[in-house]
Amino acid sequence: MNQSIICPRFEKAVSLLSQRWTTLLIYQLLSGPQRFGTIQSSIAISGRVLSERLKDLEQQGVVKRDVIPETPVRIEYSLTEKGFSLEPILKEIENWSQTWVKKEELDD
Amino acid sequence: MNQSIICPRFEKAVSLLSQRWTTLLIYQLLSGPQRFGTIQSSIAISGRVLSERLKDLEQQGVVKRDVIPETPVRIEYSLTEKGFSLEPILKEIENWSQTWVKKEELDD
DNA sequence: TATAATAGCTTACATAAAGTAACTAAAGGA
DNA sequence: TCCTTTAGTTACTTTATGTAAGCTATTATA
Repeated sequence: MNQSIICPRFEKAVSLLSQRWTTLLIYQLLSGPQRFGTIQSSIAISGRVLSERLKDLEQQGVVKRDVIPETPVRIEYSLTEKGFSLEPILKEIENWSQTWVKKEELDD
Repeated sequence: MNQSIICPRFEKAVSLLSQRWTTLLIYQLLSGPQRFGTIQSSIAISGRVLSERLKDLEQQGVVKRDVIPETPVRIEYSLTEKGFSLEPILKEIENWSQTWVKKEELDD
């Protein structure tokens, strides 16, 4: 059978971006550092999964976690260079959506 | 709380692309029309989900299903114009992966 | 004619991922 | 001391996906 092997780097990138919420989460952080609660209220993700994703993305070097010793303590999540470098992909998706997603499909 | 509403078209596009297997499936079809079995053996998707995805993508106008009355009958899946228009997004992902995905992360 | 083979699914059941809601820990303030 | 807020975590439920067997149609083979 036609076993044209798919590039493993590409596959890895796809598996990153096709985890539920990951793309929206990164999109959200493109507008600047944000706290756990802010992210949670801007996309419909549950706390359980947000916490999981942030840890995961931190480990992959896409997101950075900063503890700011204010009072009360503040935790800020932001994109690393690797994280910001995803912007062109998101822009392409945005672009595509403007042309191809019709009003009628927006009832989810 | 910071409720900067995310564009619904963008959200829709993201939800399409972050369904498991969808991006790889489209990538695979970029190289031309293919049969059920061929797709199944080129990506690691199960028959159950492949069938589900194809129906879904067909309904969203991304994929076209053609019955070719040969002997035995042959069923070919291909991208529509809407499907092909996703190519720039996939190219960006491919690009990104070449720069940012390191050898060490490839052990999945 | 009966049996088998192949493609393209579908079905029933098992496992993994995500959602929900209640709870905890730490720190400050009333 | 008790209450509030933020940033989670935990236990449990629901949904998505994987696995493997089965089904239907068509042609090939014995």
